[in-house]
Amino acid sequence: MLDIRRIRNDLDAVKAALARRGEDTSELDRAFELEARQRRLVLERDQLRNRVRTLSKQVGGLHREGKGEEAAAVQDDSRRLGAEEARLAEEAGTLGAELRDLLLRIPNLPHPDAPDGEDDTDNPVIKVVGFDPDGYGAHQRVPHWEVGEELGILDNARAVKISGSMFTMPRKGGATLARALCQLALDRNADAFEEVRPPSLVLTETLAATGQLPKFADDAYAVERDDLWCVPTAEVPLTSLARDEVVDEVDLPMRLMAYTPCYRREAGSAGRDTRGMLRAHEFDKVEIFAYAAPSSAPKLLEEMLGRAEATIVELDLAYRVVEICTGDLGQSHHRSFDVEVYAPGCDQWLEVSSVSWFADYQARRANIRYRPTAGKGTELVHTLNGSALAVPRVWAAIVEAYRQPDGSVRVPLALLPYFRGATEIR
RNA sequence: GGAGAGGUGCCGGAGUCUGGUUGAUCGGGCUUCCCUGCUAAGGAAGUGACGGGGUAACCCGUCCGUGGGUUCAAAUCCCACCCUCUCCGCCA
Repeated sequence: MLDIRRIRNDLDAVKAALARRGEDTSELDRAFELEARQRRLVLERDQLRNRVRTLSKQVGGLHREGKGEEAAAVQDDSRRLGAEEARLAEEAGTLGAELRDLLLRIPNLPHPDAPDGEDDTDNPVIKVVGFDPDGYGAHQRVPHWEVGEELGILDNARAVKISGSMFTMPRKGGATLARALCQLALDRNADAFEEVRPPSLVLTETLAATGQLPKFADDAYAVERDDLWCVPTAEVPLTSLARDEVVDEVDLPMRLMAYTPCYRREAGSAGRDTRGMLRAHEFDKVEIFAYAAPSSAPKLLEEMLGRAEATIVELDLAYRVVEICTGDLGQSHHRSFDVEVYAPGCDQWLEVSSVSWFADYQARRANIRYRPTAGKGTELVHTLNGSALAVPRVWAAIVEAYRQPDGSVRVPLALLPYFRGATEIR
C-alpha cells in the first residue's frame, strides 16, 4: 500500500506515477479527501479524550478527599464529553477503515525506469540467449503433451479424473523430472539463501500482506470452513515471515528460499493453455526472496534475476528476458523482469520466472521494519522476490528441446544427479 | 476435541482478588558518562512503537494476546475469540 503521507504531501506526483500504469487516479483524490477528514476527527477526538482523562483523575482525587458531591458534578461533565468522544471515535473509525480498504486496492507506483506501455505486448525484450530458430530438428518440434502421452510421463486424463480440469500428473521419468527441477533450484541457491519450508495454507491477513487480497480473492483457493487460503506462491508465506517485526539492519538483506506447491484458480483464463503443462491449478515452484534495506534493493533485484537466468543456462535452454512495462506490472510490483524459455515443440516463449522489487509497498501492508544502524527509529524494509524455477513450463521446454530422434528424452546434465543413474526418459 | 494453567515493555517477572497521575514496581540486558584500571567490580543517567499537532523545545492520543462491553475512569471487572504450556483423547 502507498504511503498516505506521500499522497497527502505530494498528490500530483503520486497521481502522475500511477497514471503511467493506465490506472484511474480518482481513487487517490478520494483517499486524500478521506484522510483529511479522518485526521480532523482524530484530532478532535484526542482533545476530548484528553479532557475526559483529566476529569476522571479529578474524580478520583475528590473521592479520596471525601468530596462526593463535587465528584458527582465532575462525573456528569465527563460523561457528557465521553458520549461526544465516543461518537467522534466511531466516525473516525469508520473513515479509517474505509481509507484502509481503499489504500489496499490502489496499486504500487512503478519505478521511474520501468518502461511505459499498455500491456504485455509492450514489454521490451532485454536480451535473447542461446536462441537459434533454425537450430531445432523435426524430433524437437513435437509439443510436450504429445511427448508426454507417448512416453507415459504425463497423465493429465487421470489428473482430471482425480481433481477436475486443469490439473496435471507427471509420472515415471516425468515425475522425477519435476522433482529434480525443484531440487536443482534449491541446490543452486543454497549458497546465499536460507531454505524454508513454509505452510502452504495461510490466514487472510497473510494473503492480504502480499497484495492478493482484497482485490484478487477470485484468483485464490479458499478453505472457507477454517478461514485459510491456499498459497498461490511461496512469496506469500515468506513475505509474512517477518510480519509485524522489526529487524536489525545488520541482518539485512535477509535472504530466504522455499519450495511450495502453488495453487491458482485461474479465474478468467479458463480454456486458455489447457493442454499439457502450460497452465494448471496446482504446480511446483521454488521461490527466492529477500528483505532488504532500500539502498541495496536494486543490486539484489539484479542478482536475483541473474540467478533465475543461471539455472536456465545450466539447463541449456534458449531464453529471453523481458522487462515488464508500466501497464503490465502486477498490483504490488515496483519493477519486474520475466524470464521466458523457448519451447520448440509448441513454438512458444514460456514465462518461467518473474523477478520483482516491491519497494516498501508490501512492507507497509505487512508492517515489516528495520532499525537502521545509524540514526534513530525504524524504517520500512523493501521486499523482493523471484521464481528460482517454476516447474511446469521448464518441464515442457525440456521435454521438447531434449527429445531425441528415437522419441526418448535425454536427461539434462545438470539433472543427472537426481535421476538414479538414468540418462534418458523413455 | 476435552480438562487445567497462562499470555504484561528487548528479556525475566510484579501489579489483576480490593478499578483511580501505572507506559506501567523490581531485576537483567543495552547506550552514555564517572571511578578504578584492564578485558572484573562499583556509581549515575538514559533506554519502545505508532498516529497527530508544532519552525522548534515540546505537547496530545493509542498500545499490558485480539475484539467487544461495563464505568466519570480498565493492565485491573464482564463476554467472545486467538495463541502458548501441561494432562487426556485422536493421529501421519
